[in-house]
Amino acid sequence: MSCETETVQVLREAGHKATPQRLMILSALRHAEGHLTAGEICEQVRMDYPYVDISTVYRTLAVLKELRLVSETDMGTGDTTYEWVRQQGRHHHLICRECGAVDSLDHKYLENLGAEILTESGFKPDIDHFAIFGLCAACQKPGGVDLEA
Amino acid sequence: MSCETETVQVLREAGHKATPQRLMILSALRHAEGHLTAGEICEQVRMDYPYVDISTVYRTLAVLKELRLVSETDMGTGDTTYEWVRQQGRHHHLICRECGAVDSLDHKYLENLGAEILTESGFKPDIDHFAIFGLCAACQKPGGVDLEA
DNA sequence: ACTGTAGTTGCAATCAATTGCAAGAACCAC
DNA sequence: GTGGTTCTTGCAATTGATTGCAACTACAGT
Repeated sequence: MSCETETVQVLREAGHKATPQRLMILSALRHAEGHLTAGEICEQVRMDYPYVDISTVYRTLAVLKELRLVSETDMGTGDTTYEWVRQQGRHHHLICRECGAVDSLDHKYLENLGAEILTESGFKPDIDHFAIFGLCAACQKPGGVDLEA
Repeated sequence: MSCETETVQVLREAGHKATPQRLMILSALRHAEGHLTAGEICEQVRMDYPYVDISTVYRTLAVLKELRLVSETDMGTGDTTYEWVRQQGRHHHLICRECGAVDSLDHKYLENLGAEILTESGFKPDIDHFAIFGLCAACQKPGGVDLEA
């Protein structure tokens, strides 16, 4: 629980409190590779502190999301997953709606888009973590149905 | 119920059936301006046929979404909304995470992105209807719209 | 250290969405 | 039309996520 001091600052500055539950949730997110569901985070935290309630996990995730410290992604599998937002290695996901395969997309493709929207309309988009659905290369081939309009 | 013949074709070709429930759900979506929630659609349909179940609405929406006839959007207000996808006038939404304002974004900004992704990775994205969160012009200004702490 | 206040927690209740299943309806081939 | 297959429906039960509330705790000010 030593690498969280910076995050604790961010929380306090936004008028939130650094509770043990939150630190445990933070730790779970930070040390996880990739995405976690709320349930998985809850399980993880309960190894140390069995009394956390799932609602606390959800509420904490909402706070962290608002502070842009975690991203929330619907992977199209029915669960919503959460991921710690790292400053480098920002990426997005390409999710095949046919076979479910998940690929990564470098942030650079979306950087432009963000700038364009800002110039055009004054709206400043949060382009942290997109989930883009579509058809992967394999599923576009014969056998795959092409419904494109 | 006369303007649905084309849609009925699409359903049949994909191995689905054109049931009265589905046609009513289709009609509700088509004649609605803008977005509807599953609950709203259900209400609408029940005016004509009080026995539809909400699960039927959800399942129909899933089918229509798969066929790319409707788009599903989480507007950030807690409800998922559905909208009929028209061939012209494709648009996306810019949703302010501060004040909740919703603005439209022309499709042209995303056309490029779709092409780029396809070239780069072979993945063919569905860029039908994006919901992009961020800060609107007003909320970027210090002390802009202040709905919340 | 003590105190007051504002934010937070856990519980229970609730809402939204999904799923299994048996009965029923749409569609194709004849 | 009729028959049979396959998809769909409505119900009930379940899961995932959210909310109201009273008790509690972190933290800034003293």
